[in-house]
Amino acid sequence: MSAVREGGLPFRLTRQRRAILEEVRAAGGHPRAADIFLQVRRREPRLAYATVYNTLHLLARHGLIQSFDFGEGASRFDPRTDRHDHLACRNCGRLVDVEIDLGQAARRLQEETGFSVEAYHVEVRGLCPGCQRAEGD
Amino acid sequence: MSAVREGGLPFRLTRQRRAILEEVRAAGGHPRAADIFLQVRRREPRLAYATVYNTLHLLARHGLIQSFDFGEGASRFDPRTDRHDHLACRNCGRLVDVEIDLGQAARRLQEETGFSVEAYHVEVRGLCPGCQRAEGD
DNA sequence: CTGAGATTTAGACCAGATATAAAAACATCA
DNA sequence: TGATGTTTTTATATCTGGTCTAAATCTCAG
Ligand SMILES: [Mn+2]
Ligand SMILES: [Mn+2]
Ligand SMILES: [Zn+2]
Ligand SMILES: [Zn+2]
Repeated sequence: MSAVREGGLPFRLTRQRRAILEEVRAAGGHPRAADIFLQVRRREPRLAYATVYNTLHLLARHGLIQSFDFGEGASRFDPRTDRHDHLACRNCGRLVDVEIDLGQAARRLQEETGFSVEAYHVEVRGLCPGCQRAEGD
Repeated sequence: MSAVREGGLPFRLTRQRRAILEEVRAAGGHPRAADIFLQVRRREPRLAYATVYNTLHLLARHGLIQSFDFGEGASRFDPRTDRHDHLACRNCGRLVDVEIDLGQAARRLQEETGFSVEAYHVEVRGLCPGCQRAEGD
């Protein structure tokens, strides 16, 4: 019988992994893998890029963080682990956490389509207050 | 004063562009740029890949088609031009058009956050009927 | 200690997407 | 109709996020 790991996780929370997880939490937003890499690298100069990718996906797969794709090329990682939605500024890219309850609609879809609905994510786009002011065209 | 182009478009609807647009419509789903390229190439053997990319984005920018990113790497193009949402099978990737009205929630968000909300898109994930049957693990 | 398995490193590799420059197609008008 | 400027296409190089691999390193139960 193997010893219980920290937090009962099915993988080792090594120095590198812990640093990556803490950086996602400390970043205070929705950082990209490259952001994490550059930041953690200052404490762990030998850290490899692949380790960041692998770890971020590992952490996401096990629910310690979430990963979102807003079609910008790079994924955005999120320290929040609960279901929630996002409001994105089309000008500056700022991401704000929001909450939209679609329980009703989800059940309706399930009946209408035969799909078993497991999750949903709403992406709302617009202009943040700052960018509204700056815009005139 | 320049002559009015077909449909009053601000660009020429050339043989290649027309073929690409028609293929998006004929594909009957949510094709990728590569799908369009391979298909149109059978009628236009000299068609370049870049022309497909440029044209798809051109058509999307001018509202003749839509473009969606489901985080699969390649974008999905859509002959529908009206706002709508998508139900995606996490197993086979099948995409079904659905409609979810978020007008109420959008107005609420606008007030709460100060953002001017311009658009939204709901991505619902689950298992399609076929894949439900095939799954047992 | 020691060896098997887990993890990290370093760098090659892949695909979608984008940029560029030259060639070709097209529109306009003398 | 032929000259000329503009738009579009082609062909190819380049960029970038992401993935893969193999060797080195680490960890821990025995
Ligand atoms: Mn978030
Ligand atoms: Mn659609
Ligand atoms: Zn903004
Ligand atoms: Zn399916």
